[in-house]
Amino acid sequence: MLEELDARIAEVLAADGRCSFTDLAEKVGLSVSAVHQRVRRLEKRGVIQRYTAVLDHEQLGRPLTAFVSLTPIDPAAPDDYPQLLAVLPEIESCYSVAGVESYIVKVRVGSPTELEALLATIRTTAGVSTRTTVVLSTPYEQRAVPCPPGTTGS
Amino acid sequence: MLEELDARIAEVLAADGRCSFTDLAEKVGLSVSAVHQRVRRLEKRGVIQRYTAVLDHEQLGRPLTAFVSLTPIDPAAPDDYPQLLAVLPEIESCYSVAGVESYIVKVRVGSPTELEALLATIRTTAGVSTRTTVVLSTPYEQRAVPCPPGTTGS
DNA sequence: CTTGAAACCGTCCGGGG
DNA sequence: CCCCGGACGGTTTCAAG
Repeated sequence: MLEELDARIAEVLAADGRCSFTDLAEKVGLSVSAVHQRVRRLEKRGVIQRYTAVLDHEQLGRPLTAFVSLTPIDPAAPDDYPQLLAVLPEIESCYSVAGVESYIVKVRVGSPTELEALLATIRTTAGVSTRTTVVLSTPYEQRAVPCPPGTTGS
Repeated sequence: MLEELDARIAEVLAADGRCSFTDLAEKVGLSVSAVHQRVRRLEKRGVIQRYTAVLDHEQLGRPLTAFVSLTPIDPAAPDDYPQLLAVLPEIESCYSVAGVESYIVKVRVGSPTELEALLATIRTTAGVSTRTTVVLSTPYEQRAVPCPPGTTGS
């Protein structure tokens, strides 16, 4: 069970990953040392997994985003698809899902041509059929989800 | 056109959002002040949009992730769906997509019951029908995408 | 891009509730 | 157990060349 205070700390760091301990301390109403300990503990427990910069991929040579749903062709094949696909840098996220398809991966590429090539690579390396949904625009993404009060898990 | 050096900086900060300027400087082979200027410029240009802590949502009271595809019921309705849905904190990302459906939103909730309630809210507030794909596990997510050499956009 | 200097911050103590 | 305050060394930040 996480304390309300830890949830607050996680929330602040989700909103500003580079927030100093000094700022963080006064935002949550603790001393610098106290938040320092708590943040380290949250990192150790894996509640805070890592820190990252959110980038504008359009300006970084990958303006085209798509969701690709994967269906294994051989029903008896081993399901190490995530590992097989992890070598492809264009694949940003990989989800195992319930539904018609088995996996959904999110990809970022530079052009339709690159997408075509990537899909071919995915099909051959993983032995799957694909269904692709192209993203036209991203109104918002990776918003910091406020922690539900009193609902924090174990 | 971004320089190779800026792309490297963005890449390092995507991998470690709290990386100090000192570390960053030696990783990209510049002085501390030089990287400092470049980072500030990247932030100003929006290449670096924000910094965030990646959290374990399972430990934070939202163990259930799902993708919800939205189809407007009234074809003549205004498409301010993203704004309508932005008030719901469970919605983490919102994508306008090409395909059978118009939008895909990614949601995080605490339980199937909460998901059911959220779907009802989405349908009524936005006037859409929904199709939901439940995430069973997340092998990886939000990986730092290496910048393609020499392909960096304008 | 570099230097340099001042303000700020991360980190590690000891001590107290 | 958790919290505070102090102190040191490293870091951020800015102006000027």
